[in-house]
Order: sequence, then structure tokens, then C-alpha cells
Amino acid sequence: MADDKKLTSRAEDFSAWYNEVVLRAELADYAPVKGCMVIRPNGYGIWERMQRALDDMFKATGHRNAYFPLLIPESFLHKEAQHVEGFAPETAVVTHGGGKKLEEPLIIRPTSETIIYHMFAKWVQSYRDLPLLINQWANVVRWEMRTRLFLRTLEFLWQEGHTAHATHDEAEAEARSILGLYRDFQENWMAMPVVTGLKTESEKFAGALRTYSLEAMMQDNKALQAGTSHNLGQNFAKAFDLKFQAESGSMEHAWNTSWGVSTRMIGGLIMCHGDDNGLRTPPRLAPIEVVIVPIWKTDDERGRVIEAAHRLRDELAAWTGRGSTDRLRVHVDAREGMRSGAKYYEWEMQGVPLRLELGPRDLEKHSVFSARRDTREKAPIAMAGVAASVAKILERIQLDMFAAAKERRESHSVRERITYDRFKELMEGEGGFVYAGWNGDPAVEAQVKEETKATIRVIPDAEFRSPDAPATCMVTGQPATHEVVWAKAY
RNA sequence: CGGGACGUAGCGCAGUCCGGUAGCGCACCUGAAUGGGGUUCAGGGGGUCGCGGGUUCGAAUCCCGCCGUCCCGACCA
Repeated sequence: MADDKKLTSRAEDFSAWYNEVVLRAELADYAPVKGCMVIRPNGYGIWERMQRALDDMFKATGHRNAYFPLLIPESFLHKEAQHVEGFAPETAVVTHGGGKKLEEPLIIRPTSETIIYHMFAKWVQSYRDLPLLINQWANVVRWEMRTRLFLRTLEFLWQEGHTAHATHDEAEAEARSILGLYRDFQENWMAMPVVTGLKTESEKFAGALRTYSLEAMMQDNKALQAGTSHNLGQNFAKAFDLKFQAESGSMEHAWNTSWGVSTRMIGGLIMCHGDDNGLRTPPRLAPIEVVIVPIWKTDDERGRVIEAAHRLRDELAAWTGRGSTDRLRVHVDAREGMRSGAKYYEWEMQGVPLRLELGPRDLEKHSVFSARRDTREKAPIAMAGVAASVAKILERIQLDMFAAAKERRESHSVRERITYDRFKELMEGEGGFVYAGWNGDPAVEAQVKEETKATIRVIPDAEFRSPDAPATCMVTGQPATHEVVWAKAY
């Protein structure tokens, strides 16, 4: 890459990022249909690792994978009043098939509640059939007015969980439990801290009783909704006649939840951790955790060094200190005709967390030279016990990346009580998360959005709230019903 | 759909005001030297200057029309 082309993780230069980091790393590309996304084969594979980790977590909590059709009769969407109001404007509609106009148009799913609860209604008769816990990995289409690679594509890949329960409390517990599962994934795998909480009425999912969300802060201090979990109440059960006979003998509507995270998380990862040298991948999600770069001058050195590099690779990959299924993911870059410096930059751009340099000098000293991607710290590591040392560094990187992101978020979170004028100033300038009192009035939300473009991201969960609850609404001065987090969002 | 900008080599751009042989950087190919942080030198390939029309001896450049892309706003995971 040319020196004059500085990369930055800031939003204003995000397109440079796409070209240099994302496209070159083969994560994704533009497709001929504007606003769509391609995940390339032989790609760097971050999404694949995300998918696998989440899938394991769902299975461990009793969820099973299923698959439902892409095409849904338009009438299904109309069965739930709020749902159709929310999604009709952005659905793609299939009107013709087999050369003929269809009697009833089909929509391409923008989400699968309707078709799934239609099927659930046929599957559930008794309370013994509950809870029904399913997940689907699928693509959905939402015809947005404006798209942004990863963050808002026209078609996107996600997982959507859908469950049915016998009671409100059980459904509520499921929605909260998934919120926790997502948080675990985003914080401990993606090293991306999130604020969890409840969405306001105006921001909740179309058709839900309550929507919970996870909000991350990007490096431009804007919020990214990184996932949502909904308690759907009995809204869909009533619309789709999803009923069961209870233990008492009475017929009751089931209680549903739905929840999802998408390829948007890749965008979140990039914008949370990227720096001017490219991507930084947290080790747990890095398809390659360690790259070994052999260094040589003469042919004789070349043979010895490359052999040693492969031996090192084998030793690292064989190490079982992290458990038999979680081996170190190591790559040897022995490409000829490329200087080591050029290799360093390339792997740094792709975000490989740890680089090991191995040359004749290291062989003599029975050590290997390491360089961390996140901090760019460099230090020799003794060959004796090298695998355990490397694993320890990777663990450290994972934790440090999370800590650094959390510190950045906190340093751009305003927790002291500020005036609305000061708030406007902040939103015009540096942005950030502002914790403030709110009188609970949707009109106030609308006014603030109109005047500042900021919205209430969440009514935060207890752990995020201030020790002293705000007494008054920041905007109106009236008594506050909630403490909320205001921010501009993607 | 409104407001703005742009369209020249695979990518990023200059040249357009003021018409006169199609340029630069990166990437690519060949050769040599180099090799612990983006090597250097020499040589080389690659273009319907978005499309169509007009003005002119002559158009990337001026005029008219069309097409496309990006940014900002309304929508949103």
C-alpha cells in the first residue's frame, strides 16, 4: 500500500477500509446488485468462526437448527398489525413465476416470524410440546433506502432464533438469557463491550412486547446496535393461532421470543478494533492466530530456517493445553520473492493477532521473536515451552483488546447530569453515550431525534445505570421515569 | 425521491478553466543486485478518456442529451 494512502478506522474513511482491508483480506466484496454482499470462498473466514461459536452456544442451551422457506405469502405478513406496518415498506415482492403473474404475491422474508409461527401452530398441541427452541441460519432481504457494506446491506446473513413457551415468564427468561448469550459472545469473543438494556416503544421490533438490545460504541463514538432479543408476548401466537392445551386442560396461546445477530457484527468488529494499519482481530475469532515469518539471506539459511519454521508450526499446532478441540491456528508464510517487511504489513492489515519472526539469529539463541498486532509490542520468546507462552500471549491480547475498547467507550460516556444545550453541543461534536433522565414521553424522543439526530439507544440494565438515578428529564426538566442512554447511531 | 460531487489503465488519481501526440503512483511482466519493518535499478505490457450527438483543421478538454457511481438527507439490524 502506498504511504500516501492512510487507512483509518474512522467512519468518514470507511470506504478506504473496505478497499484495502476488507476486500484485500477477502472478507467481502460488492456484488452487481447494489448493496449486497459477497463472502468469498477461501476468505479470511471471520464470519465462519463467528457462526461456529454462536452455533455451539445455541446448541449448548438446547436450541436446534431448522430451516424455513425464503418465500412467504404476502398475506402472512398482514396477520400481525404492527409487524406489517414495520416491515411492509421494506420488503421485496415476487409477483411473477413460471412466466405467469402469481395469484398472491410472495415476499422475500425480511425476517421469519410469520412463516415460523405458522408452522409452530401445526407442531404444538400440548404444553408437553413446549418449550420449542429453534434457530435458523439464513439470508433475509430488507429494501433499505441506503445501504452500507456490512452495517446495512440489502441482503444479509444472520441467525434468527424463534421460541415458543407456555408462560410469559418463561419467554421473558429466554429473551433475557439470549441477551446474555449475545453479550458473552460479543464481549468475550469479539472483545467488543456492549451496553445491554430495553428499547423504548418507538425503537422496539415491529410486533414485539419488549425488545432488548446490545449497543456497542464504534471509534467515531457512534452507537452500533449489535443484536436484539425480543419478547413477542402472545402477539404472533394470536395472529397465527399458535395454541396449546395446558396442564389444567384449558387452551392457551403460546408465548414467543425471537432474536438475531447478523453479518453486521463483522462491521462492528472492524469499526471497534481497526486501526491505521488495518484490521485487528481478537484471537478467539482469528482464523489465523499466529503467523510465522521465516527470515533468511543465503540458500543454506533458507533451508534451515524454513524447516525450523515448520517444526515450530507443528509444535504449536500439536499443543493441547487449550483442550483437544481448540488447537492453535498457525500459518507459515514462506513465500519467496517477498521481503519480510512486506509480509509483516500484509498480515497486520489482515489482523493476525501475533506474528513470530524466525531467522538464523533466533535459531542460535533458541528463541523466536514475537510482535503483537494489538499493541505492536515486540519481545523474544524462548523456544522451550513456546506453545504455552504463545497461548498465554494470545489470551492476554484477547483481554487487552476488550479492556482497551471498554476504556475507550467509558471515556466517551457522559454520566454526569448535563443540560440539553450541552447535549446538543456534544452530539454536534465528539458524540458518545450520554446517560440522562427521561420523562418517558415518546414526543421528547422524537424532538431530540429531530434536533440532534441522537436517539435513545437503550434503557440500560441495572449494571450500567448510575448509582444515583436522575431525578429529572434532561430535555423537559420534568420528573424522570428512566435513566436512558442517548447516542447517535448507525 | 430531494441537495452536492464525480466518471481518464486492474486500483487510486492528474490533465478539463485556456482544444494541439494519453500522463503519474500502486499493481502486473522480464532481468540483475538486495534481503531482521513496505528494496533498488533498468526494461516492458496494459486506455473506445462513461455513452451518444454537435462545434472545430483538430475534442479527455467547449456545447447538448443520456447513463452510471459516490456523498449528504428521509428508512433501518
